[in-house]
Amino acid sequence: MRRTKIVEVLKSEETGKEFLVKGWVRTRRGNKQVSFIAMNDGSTIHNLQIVADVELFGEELLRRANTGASLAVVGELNQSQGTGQNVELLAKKIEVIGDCDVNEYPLQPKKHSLEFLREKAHLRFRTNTFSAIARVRHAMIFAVHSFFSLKGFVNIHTPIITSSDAEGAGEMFQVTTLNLDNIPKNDDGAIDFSKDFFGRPTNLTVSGQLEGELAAMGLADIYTFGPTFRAENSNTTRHLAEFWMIEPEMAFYDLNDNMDLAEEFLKYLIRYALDNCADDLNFLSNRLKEEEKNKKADEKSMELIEKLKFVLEDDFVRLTYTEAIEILRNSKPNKKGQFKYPIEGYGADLQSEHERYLVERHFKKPVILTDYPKEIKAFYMKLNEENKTVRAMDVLFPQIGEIIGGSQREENYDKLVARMEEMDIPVEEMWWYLETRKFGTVPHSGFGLGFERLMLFVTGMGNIRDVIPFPRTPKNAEF
RNA sequence: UCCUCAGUAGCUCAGUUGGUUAGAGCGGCGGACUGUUAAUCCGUAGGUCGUAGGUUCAAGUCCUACCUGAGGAGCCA
Repeated sequence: MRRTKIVEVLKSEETGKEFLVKGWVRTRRGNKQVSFIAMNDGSTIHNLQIVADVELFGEELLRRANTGASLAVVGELNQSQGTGQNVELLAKKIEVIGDCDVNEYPLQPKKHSLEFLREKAHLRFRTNTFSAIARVRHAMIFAVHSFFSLKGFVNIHTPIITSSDAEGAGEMFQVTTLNLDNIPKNDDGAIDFSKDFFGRPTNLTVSGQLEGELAAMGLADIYTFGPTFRAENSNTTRHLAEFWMIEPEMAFYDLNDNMDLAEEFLKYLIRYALDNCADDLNFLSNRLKEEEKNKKADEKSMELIEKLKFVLEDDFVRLTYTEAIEILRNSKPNKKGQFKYPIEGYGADLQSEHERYLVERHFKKPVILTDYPKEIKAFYMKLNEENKTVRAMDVLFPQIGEIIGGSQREENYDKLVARMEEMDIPVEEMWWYLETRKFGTVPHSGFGLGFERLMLFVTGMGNIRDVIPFPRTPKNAEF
């Protein structure tokens, strides 16, 4: 007999028919006559209720069907007599595939804290919350590829090991095969990297953008979707040392085209989640309500599904950094001295509190900020005519802040070299990047979307460590 | 890295001003109950109070250092 997934069994209307299901026990209830086993196989948030006649199977076997154990059950699909479900499986055969010692198994049929489950990351796929997140994450991965594929973009695998340290996107993890107990040295005492695997210092990538630009200068529209590594000592709910980033890069796009694409992309992903993950989003919405039930009304977040729909309704607000500074300078919290970092004038980078004010209180919708001062942005961003600002854009979302960072790139060879020299970027090492500006250069743009930040928004989770299966953060690389 | 808070039973927590034998709920185990839904009811076992020092007649409680976790900030996606 072929196994049927629980999601299919629950949808089936063929009562009286026999099914074989396999999965893990969530809870068991009952009395001397009958046992009710709530079974889950990861195919859906919902459990299948197995009804087992105690006389038929014996107390000893049913005792083994406890929380955490894996079972194979053959049974007849019935209309449920109980009220919690439409159908249930009246068991004819029960096989315990793997026993589970409840005295050692850490997951109990009760609420666990997210912190506790983080320490049990190897088992947390068996919980409602994490299986829901995993399914939504899969749907979002699929939707990313679907969106770009529909638009004729080519997916590019950019290198994970890089020798360029010029990306300027943060601290890097060094990659080496040198024996750290006996590091080869030159005569002058410096490390002899010619003895290392690649014959030069190498690191894990902090961004695929530079290589993505090379691909776009031939394929026109490309995107990357790969792991990204930052060795920053960041301890926040929004940062990981290893995360997944989506970086489209488009030839012939200016900053406006870039913003249009970013907005369309985000809306497509959110629409996809609403259309395809209703059960899991409902569960996550209820989880969030439960978590926040003791918060004051004005501290509660918007209901999850309502929030997702809300983002789809309006155009994102677009304004320049200079305009944002004006709004902030004249804002109530600034005048009342409520900002920890008061806005005094043009030039400073915006702090989290400022971004949150703009998004959550002033506009109450996603905001795209553009044209930042060149001093606070990367070397590759295109200079505006006035020579003070660059064609950068940051997409700011409520709750999570910067979800996308992007720009139109500097395509003019001389201007780019000048900017690199100003910012102490090693021009010689970047010869390959610069050659794209020498040979048939074109205006082009791109952006980076932090996949886990998208996941935070879509799932309503508060900590980025809960939307990736195995989070890597400072002092934590277990599993 | 900085600031703040926390670490007590398998889990979530309480533990008053330092004072007798450290408590509860859930979970586990035993029992009761013809269909449960976080089942219910009765009973029961379970603790080196994060680690190491220190103060004190006396420390879960006070002090110091360290470890771990969380929240905020910075860096950013």
